[in-house]
Formats: sequence, structure tokens, C-alpha cells
Amino acid sequence: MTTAVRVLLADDEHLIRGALAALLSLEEDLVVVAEAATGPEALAMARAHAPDVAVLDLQMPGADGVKVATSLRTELPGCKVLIVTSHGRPGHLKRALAAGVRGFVPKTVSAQRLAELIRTVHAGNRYVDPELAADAISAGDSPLTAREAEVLEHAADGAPVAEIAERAALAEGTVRNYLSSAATKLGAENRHAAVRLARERGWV
Amino acid sequence: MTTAVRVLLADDEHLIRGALAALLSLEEDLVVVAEAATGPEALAMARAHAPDVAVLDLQMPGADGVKVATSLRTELPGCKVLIVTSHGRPGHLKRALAAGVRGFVPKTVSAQRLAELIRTVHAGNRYVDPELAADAISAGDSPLTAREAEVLEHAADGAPVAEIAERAALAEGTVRNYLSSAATKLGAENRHAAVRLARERGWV
DNA sequence: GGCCCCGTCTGACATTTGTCATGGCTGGTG
DNA sequence: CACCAGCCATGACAAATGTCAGACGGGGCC
Repeated sequence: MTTAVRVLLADDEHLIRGALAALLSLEEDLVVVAEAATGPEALAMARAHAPDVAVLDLQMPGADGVKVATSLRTELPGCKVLIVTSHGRPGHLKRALAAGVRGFVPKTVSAQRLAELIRTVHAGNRYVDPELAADAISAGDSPLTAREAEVLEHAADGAPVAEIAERAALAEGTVRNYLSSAATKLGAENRHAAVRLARERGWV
Repeated sequence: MTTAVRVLLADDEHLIRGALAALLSLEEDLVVVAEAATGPEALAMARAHAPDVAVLDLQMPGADGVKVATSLRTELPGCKVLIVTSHGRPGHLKRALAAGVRGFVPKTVSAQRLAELIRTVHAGNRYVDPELAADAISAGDSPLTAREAEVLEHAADGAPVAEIAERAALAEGTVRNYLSSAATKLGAENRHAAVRLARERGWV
């Protein structure tokens, strides 16, 4: 038999990470060489152990899975990335693929299936959960312009327009204009609903 | 040895549920008798198998862990409930304890620890994660009155005041008043930030 | 080059939202 | 009972937000 696939496991939930490590270890051709609980930790571990496949949770403290994937792409081009997520937002999938991620699946898959997918991406193939892919396609591209998205992000925590204007170095009128056009494009009543929708679709 | 502890496992993420079931099965004195992916399913499974301990995820489709716990309390008083959660909000802990939950821990605990806790609650003891407990205590009780909380909930999705007023059968001025006082109590700039804060503390 | 479309940016105006002062009602206290 | 404290409810006014028409500049196209 060829040498086993070396896997890095990154998830902030100890319970899941440990359980997963145990289950994957039952597979003869897989070996978990490192675990991490945060984005930066995952990067450090990847540098230290140079795994064949990195299984990354999408939401982790420090840096999310996509950011880690982006860094890995340049630092360890040979390391394939498989993203696992609880709440699949269409935009995330798009960002992930742009970052060179080879696989993207929800946490509702079984461990058995995950093991298969690790082999799949290790073999150089790609895999995206069909349901998530359908969502991403139906959600389509973000209709927002760069500025609109930027301003919307600044508005995310409910900050008043004056504060957004200062942070974005724009006139208040301009900020209101972008928020308004973003809300219109998203079919939202106001900017707060717009933020919520953009979040759901992964456009911010 | 006495007969093994019969455990019900409910979590919407197959990956985790399966992995967890496998790990707990390694413990000689624990046996997973049923699994569920949704709140209603968890209830049905509990009725069918009458487990000794129910390990419930806080966030599940259909009905959350606390709602399931509330139903279980009357239907199966002998069944101890242990809640597991990814994002611990102080208010949830309070609601959970009020619902008669015997244990409340974040998913960052290890499987080994979880097994111990299952035994702990089965023995009739309680356990609450110290960090979550500290958060709950420092966050304190909700300062919001019934109406304030109600109006804030209606405002959650960014709806305009007119719509909230209609749904709550109040004058617009009254709605604005409640939103304003809620925002003041929470130390928020405006109602949208207030909604966010109340969500974080589990007060809505 | 000349044209047009699109994104960026702005101020003026209409609408919505936040704040305040006030009054009615209920429940606990002396 | 009389009193006070707290919640509920409202309208009037001030402040923030959303909408509009339009100016400027760059990139693609004939």
C-alpha cells in the first residue's frame, strides 16, 4: 500500500475535532498529523507538518477557513484544502473556490463520507456539496459595487451614518446614497434589512 | 456492573452526531440508544426509547434544545437533560436551567469530559460550564420589560416602525418609545445595535 | 476622436426614527 | 385609603435616514 494521507484537522469545537480525529483514524489510509482550534494555529500547524489535506472549519476564531486557505495556497501549494461548514452561505462557497479550495461540504455529511472526500480531494479532484452549489448558483453574483459592499460592511453593527462616513472617508450624503442603492438592489426595506440579506447570501 | 446508561443524542450535524456516538460507545458504561437531527425528532425518539440521559444541541431545526427539554420534563421526568452548544449566550443558560436542564456545556469540551458529564448528570448532579456561568452572572437579568422585548423582537429583521406598530397593535409613537428605552437600557446607539446586543445576551 | 454607459460622489429635500413631556393604570406599602 | 413606583401608551418636536437629480471621470465601442 502507498503511504497514508496526512490530514490536518482545524475546528474550534474540541468535541467535534476530537471525535472526528478518532473516526478518521479508523480509516487505514488516513492519518491525522495535526489539529488546530483557530485560524492562525491552523496555519502554524500546516507549516510545521506540511499535511496532504487540510480539513478546515469555515468559522474559526482568528481567521476563517477561507483566509487560511488563501495563505496555504501560496505557502503550501501541494496541500489540498477541504472546507467543512455548519451554515452554508452561497457567497462563502464562491470565495472559497476563488481561494483554491478543493472541496466544500456541510457538517451534515457522515464521517464515512468525509473520509471518502478526503481521498477525493487528495487525488486531485474537486467536490462541492450539490445543495450548496445549487444555492450559490440561484443566489448568483453579488449585484453590489465595491463601494456599496464596503459601506454596507461598515454599517453592519448598526453604526450611525456619520461614523460610517468618517471611517470610509466619504460625505454623509454619499454614504446614504450607497446604502440606499444597496438596499434597493437587494430588495430590502432599509439598510439594516439589507445588511441581513447580504450576510445571508455571503456577499459581505 | 450495573446496567449501562442509555443515551439519546440530538444534533443536526450528522458528522458530529455520528462521531460522538462512536466515541461514547467506546465507554463501557454508556450506550447510545437513539439519535435525532431535529427538535421534534428528538422528542419522538425520547418517547420511543425513554433514555436515561438526553444530550441535546442548543440550536436545532424545528425546536431548540431548551424547548425539547421543557417537553421532556413533563413527559419523561426521569430523563436527565444535558445541553451542548457552540455559541453560549447567557440568556440561553438561564432559560435552560428554568426548563430543568441538568447540565450545560460548550462544544469545546473533549469527548472524554462529555462522557464524565453524562455520568454526572445521570447520578442526579448538575454541571454548568464555569465560563458560561460567569458570563450569565455578569450579564445578569434582562432589564427589558415585556413590551420592550416584544417590540425589539419584531424589530429584529429590520422592519420599519409602521410595520412593527401594526403587528404589535400599538401607535407608532409608542413603538418608537419602547425601542428608544430598550436601546438606552442596553447602552446602544440605536435600535438595530440594541437588537444585536439583546441577541448576544440571549434576551430576545 | 466622439459617444455612451457605469461607477463614484455630492448636496437638497422628503420621510422615518429617536427623544421628551405627559397622563392613565396597576400593585405594593405605610 | 392615600401614596408612590413602575409599566404602558401617546403625540409633538428634533435628529437621523432615505431618495432624488445631477456632476465628474474612466473604459469599452463604433
